Order: sequence, then C-alpha cells, then structure tokens
Amino acid sequence: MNHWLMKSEPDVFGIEHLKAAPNQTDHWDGVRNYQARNMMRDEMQIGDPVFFYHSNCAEPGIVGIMQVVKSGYVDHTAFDPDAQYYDPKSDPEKPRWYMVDVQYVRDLKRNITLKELKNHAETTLTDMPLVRKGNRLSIMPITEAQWHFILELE
DNA sequence: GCCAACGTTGGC
DNA sequence: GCCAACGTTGGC
Repeated sequence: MNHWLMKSEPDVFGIEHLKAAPNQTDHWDGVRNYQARNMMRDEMQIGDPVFFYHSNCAEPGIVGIMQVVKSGYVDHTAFDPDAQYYDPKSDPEKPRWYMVDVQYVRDLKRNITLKELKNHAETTLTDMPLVRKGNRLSIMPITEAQWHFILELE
C-alpha cells in the first residue's frame, strides 16, 4: 500500500465538494501532467490513503484524508470538446489521460499548512516534493514515515 | 535533438 | 496580480 498527496484548488474542487458528492466519492479528473498521470494509471491502488491538499488559496495546506476507491481508468473528460480540460490529442482509441476515484475519509482537525510543513523541509520531509521550491507536481507519493509524521502534527 | 517561446502552476 | 519555476511545443 502506498500513501499519496493530491492537490486541488478549493474554489474549483475542495474537500467540501468531495464531502458533498454522492457517496462522498468522485473522480479525480483533469490531471494533464504525465508524471501525475503515470501514478494514477500505474501505481495508485484501491485502499491507498491520500492527503487532500488545498492549493492556490489563502492558506495552502493539508485539510483532510481520502482513499482511493477505484484505480486508474481513462479520463473521458479529455474527449469532450466542451470540457474545461479537453485535450484533442487524447484519442479514445489511445487515451492519453487517466484518473482514479477517491472517497472522503475525514477532515483533519486543523489545516496543516504548507508554511508549517516547510519547517520540516530540511529534516523529516526533505524528500517531499511539496516543500521544495518551484514544485508543481499535483500528485505525489508520501512515505509511510512522512504520513505518520504529518498526522502527528495534527 | 536542441532550445527558445509559450502557457500553466501556485506561493506570496 | 505578480512572477519564478517548470513542462510542453514546435521550428530548425
């Protein structure tokens, strides 16, 4: 089992949206980055725990936990010309983009902010892309040690 | 295959 | 809203 962190802008799709979805489950569509795509397509497995991270907002940070409930499958929104993340280069015969389904598990007791996580960038979290400058990866693996360390901060 | 131009991400 | 960092595109 692997642990993960996934970023989303709360104004676009935040943890409140996931909580309000049917079955508190939704598909994580719109990822248009190959590294992130590969992780969803090849590595994320049902039952994997995932941190929900709010990006591009007043207080970026980890706000909750979800779990993978469906492993990688084709992101059909790439085929829809009216969809925001339409990609004409993704051919239904040879799909380029994939997604997973995630289900809400719980809110963290508080927002564990990026600022706070960065305090540990030179020690426990040194290998965590999130706390490194210029990182734009929207899905990243988290080691079990990092996962537990972060939860200890809660 | 190089690399400049361009678009996007995301913190601040 | 600014802008640094980064990924992608496309000309050559």
